[in-house]
Amino acid sequence: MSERPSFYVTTPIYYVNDVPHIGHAYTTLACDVLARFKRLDGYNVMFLTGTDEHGQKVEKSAEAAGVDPQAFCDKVSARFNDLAQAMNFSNDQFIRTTEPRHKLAVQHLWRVLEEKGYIYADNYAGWYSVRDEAFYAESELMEGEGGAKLAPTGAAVEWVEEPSYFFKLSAFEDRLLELYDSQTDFVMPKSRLNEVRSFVAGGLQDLSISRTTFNWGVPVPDADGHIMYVWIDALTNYLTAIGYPDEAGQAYKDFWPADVHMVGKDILRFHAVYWPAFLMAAELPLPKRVFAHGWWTNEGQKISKSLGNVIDPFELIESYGLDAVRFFMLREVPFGNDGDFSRSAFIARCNADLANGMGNLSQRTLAMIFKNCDGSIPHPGILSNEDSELLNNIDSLLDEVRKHIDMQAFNRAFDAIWKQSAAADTYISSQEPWKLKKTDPDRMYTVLYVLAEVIRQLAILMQPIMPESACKVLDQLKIEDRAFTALGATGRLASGTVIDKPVGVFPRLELDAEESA
RNA sequence: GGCCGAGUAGCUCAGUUGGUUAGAGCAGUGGAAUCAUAAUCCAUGUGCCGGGGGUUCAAAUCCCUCCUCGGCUACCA
Repeated sequence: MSERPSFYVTTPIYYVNDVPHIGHAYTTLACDVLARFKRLDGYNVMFLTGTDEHGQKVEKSAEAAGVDPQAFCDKVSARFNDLAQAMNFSNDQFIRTTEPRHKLAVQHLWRVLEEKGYIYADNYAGWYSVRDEAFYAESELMEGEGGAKLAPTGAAVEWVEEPSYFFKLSAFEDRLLELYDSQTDFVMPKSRLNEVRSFVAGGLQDLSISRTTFNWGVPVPDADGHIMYVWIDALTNYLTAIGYPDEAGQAYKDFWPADVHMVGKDILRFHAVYWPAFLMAAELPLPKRVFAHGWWTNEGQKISKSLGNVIDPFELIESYGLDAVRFFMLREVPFGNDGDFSRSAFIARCNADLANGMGNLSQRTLAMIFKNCDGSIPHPGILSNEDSELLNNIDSLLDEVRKHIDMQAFNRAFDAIWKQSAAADTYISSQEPWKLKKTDPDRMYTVLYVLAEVIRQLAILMQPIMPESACKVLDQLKIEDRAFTALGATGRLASGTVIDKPVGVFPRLELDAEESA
């Protein structure tokens, strides 16, 4: 039955000790656009996001809050779910690592790795800072007074040892290098692949994958007191969600290996080194791509809690409207680069591309149709060269957009779409339909038909990035078939369809008085 | 320190394997138009393509060197 090709895209699972911020929204948004695009393009899509809920920090936060860890997780995880709602994300699943199915999957994977001989018991030793709750490498340490060892943060460190299970990461050095060399788009952007490659080429140590110092996590099978440490627990969520360990199940067969793991650059290594090594060890297929995107700055400044300039996505949506926020984040910056979030850039971009561009194009066209064509889509006459050229360009737009989307080059994809919007404005100027009203109404009908058809296709293509706004435009045109199969000449707009009085879809944004002051 | 990458118009960036007068968007300036959310269209850039040197008939594009900025350099998601 499932003849359709599949597409599996994931966000990282977000750590519940954190509050949702623009970074989370950004990562998931990119995945949402991919997922929506692929669905419209005929794919059977699985889009996964969720929360990572284990670990010492969560255990302590819960304790500090006076609640049990599960209750704490329930509460905080819900905030990420709220974000997904607020951002209109179309995730098919929201996974939580505290779910029973996840425990099952991770423990199964552990056993497989153990059976294959890639897990062994030893002692984990290192410089630990109680204050930072973190281990530091010898090379990271600073000299304090009297030669005392200090963490880079200035905190005191002590040498601690504890029993731990290890994963034989070192055994995968060559195979990982082979992977990077043979599949050069395994990690994107390219510069990140270089970083990952040089990291691995520098030599790999085995990985500590269990702890005995806390309880809030998945127990290691048959090893009292050992709790799985973050890597193996968190990364495995990508398998859990599609039914692992049931490798014969439909979801697993349809969706593994994943097409894209979207990650922030901070967690690239775990996805581009540890994760493929785990999978190699378990003899499971590797994901096709790990994409590491960049960070946002706020008005040119690095974002940090201590600076207090964290950007709250809920507030953004409140101030500017959801679709404008979605559009700006993926249109403004080449995906993979860092970008700056400034109010002036936001307003400039949205006014230029949305209000003045796509919005005005749609409004002026539909208003002319509404007023001059008895409120219905006019019948086109014989097409002129200009008509055909515009239509041909719009008919072939999907191919170009798809090419960029498949490379996660969102800004280029939207650039291509908006170029056609601009071409339509140019076309209006050259055709001057308002003059044709008196001189040659038939020709005016043709011009307006061509424009409405262009808008139809632009709106269909806009759906992944601005679902609500695109929907409004398509509603105004009374379009029912909105999949990509309706693009091109086969789905031409039906003449005679009665439309309503058009209403603007993209409002102009104004600088607040207080801000311009 | 080592490795990697980047420095191109006021701003954000494109520039495929070296090849006609180096491009786009935004901003600016001048003009046109008036269907439309005062939106749109047209015209307009003497940019040492970071500096210097080299290879070549030919370099933003290759090599060397210097300067500046950024990233990575293992267990803080």
